[in-house]
Amino acid sequence: MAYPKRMEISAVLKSSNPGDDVAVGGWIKSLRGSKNVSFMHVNDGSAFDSVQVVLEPSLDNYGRITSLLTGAGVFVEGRVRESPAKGQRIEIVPSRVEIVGECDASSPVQKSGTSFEFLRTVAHMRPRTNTFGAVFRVRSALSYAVHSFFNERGFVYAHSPILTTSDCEGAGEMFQVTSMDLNKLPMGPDGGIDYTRDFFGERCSLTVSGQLEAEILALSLSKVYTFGPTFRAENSNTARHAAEFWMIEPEIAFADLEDDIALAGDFVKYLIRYLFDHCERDLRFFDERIEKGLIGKLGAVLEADFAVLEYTEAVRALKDSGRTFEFPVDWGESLQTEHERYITEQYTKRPTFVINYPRAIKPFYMYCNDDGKTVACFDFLVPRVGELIGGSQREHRLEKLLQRMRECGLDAEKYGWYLDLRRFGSVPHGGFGLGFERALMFATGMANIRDVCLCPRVPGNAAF
RNA sequence: UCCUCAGUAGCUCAAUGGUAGAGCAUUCGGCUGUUAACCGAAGGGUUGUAGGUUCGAGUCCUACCUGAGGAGCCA
Repeated sequence: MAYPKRMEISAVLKSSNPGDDVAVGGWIKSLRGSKNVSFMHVNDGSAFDSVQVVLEPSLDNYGRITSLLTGAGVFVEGRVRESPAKGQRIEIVPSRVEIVGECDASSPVQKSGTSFEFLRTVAHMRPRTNTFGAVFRVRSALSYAVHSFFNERGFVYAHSPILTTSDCEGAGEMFQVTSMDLNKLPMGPDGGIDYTRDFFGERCSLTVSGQLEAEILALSLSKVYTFGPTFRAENSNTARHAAEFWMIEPEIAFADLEDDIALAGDFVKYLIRYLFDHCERDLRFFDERIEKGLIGKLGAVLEADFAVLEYTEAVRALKDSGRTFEFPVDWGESLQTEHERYITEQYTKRPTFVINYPRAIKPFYMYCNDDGKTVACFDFLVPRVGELIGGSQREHRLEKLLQRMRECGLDAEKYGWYLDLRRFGSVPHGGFGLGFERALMFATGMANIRDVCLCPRVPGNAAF
């Protein structure tokens, strides 16, 4: 063990008392010197706050230590004492400061004044900053909360495949995966590429959704969820889209739309509650510096009865609003971003489930309602982030599903196993998909998805 | 992919078509406890790239590159 006595700074700040001997390792956040005393703030990422190390000239190597720059890695052994100045409960008076890794002035991370845009160009150094340290701690906590929620409710965690040959899941452009030599592609008799000579013997892509596979397990283990990476090759250039992101997709059997919505609502509240209980300091930072009023916003979601609004009602409300929208509102058309914003920000003024959309604008697998016009689905809309969750009851009736597949121009031959789930012991079931990064944006107030991913993948950029 | 905006010192930003500046950072000096410390000084530039207009371009025009915001697609 390289540094056997090392403690996490979070533990020192929380529970060390004056007189305790401690050892910490971390990176210098700031170093201020005067003639007779200098102050070094050291952060190891275990907590938002740094520990203050008080350097006095009697210390060995005082000159070298005080000439270190922001970003240097140090190991500090010393004694805790009560801090006489405001700003921190305790501080460390070191008996020894080891310079572990020096850092020169060309380091892109400095004390202040760097933009998120610039930090994206140095994504490998970003987590040293207050903001990104907090982002990745909260990301981890939120991820754990997802598993905790489902585990407490008896859900089975399913690992849906990342490589898939399902060629039409209706969720966007796919990244193709091949082991063929792109300079010497085998051609078939019809002039096209001969995928029977590819690794899997057919065309293969990265998954755009684990839902269809989650249905396999839901129709045997009843309550399941997936939580894994998802890939979309859409040329989307927005603050809310990434080519690689993580998605959570629960799937429950013996359930209808109402059960699905109840689950989604409980889930959102659980996640917020978890962050309140475990990430108080980081959330306070986001509230102060990233999105004013964030904690109030999250608290309101925690307390709120979510609105549930029929699509038909939403269209009527938009038409009756007296407002002119850039895109016309009409029954049968998709709700545009401007419409969704009006609904959550003006009409219901809270997070809202919009349910029962026209079947013509929704995928084939959604349950057809008795009215013959709509499907049993919902979009969960929140102010600012937009659509956070999309879900539906699935069509579990074989004949209806086959009819929908014909309407959508899908080849039933390619969905043999999916149809088998309807042939053998089919029961009502449903689920939803939640974009993990979108939830994280909502929870932290970070406005750009690139700033909640360690190494964001967007069109034209996979640099890290 | 479409629309709009932006690109000047390591970073954050100024600069009527007329000698490229400031703050932070860095270096040096000062300061008895700092909290984005403070005070003084110094170093630091092919103004994104390539053309064009002009006596003269950071500034105007064209193309391209990069980034951002919005839209579409969606999570």
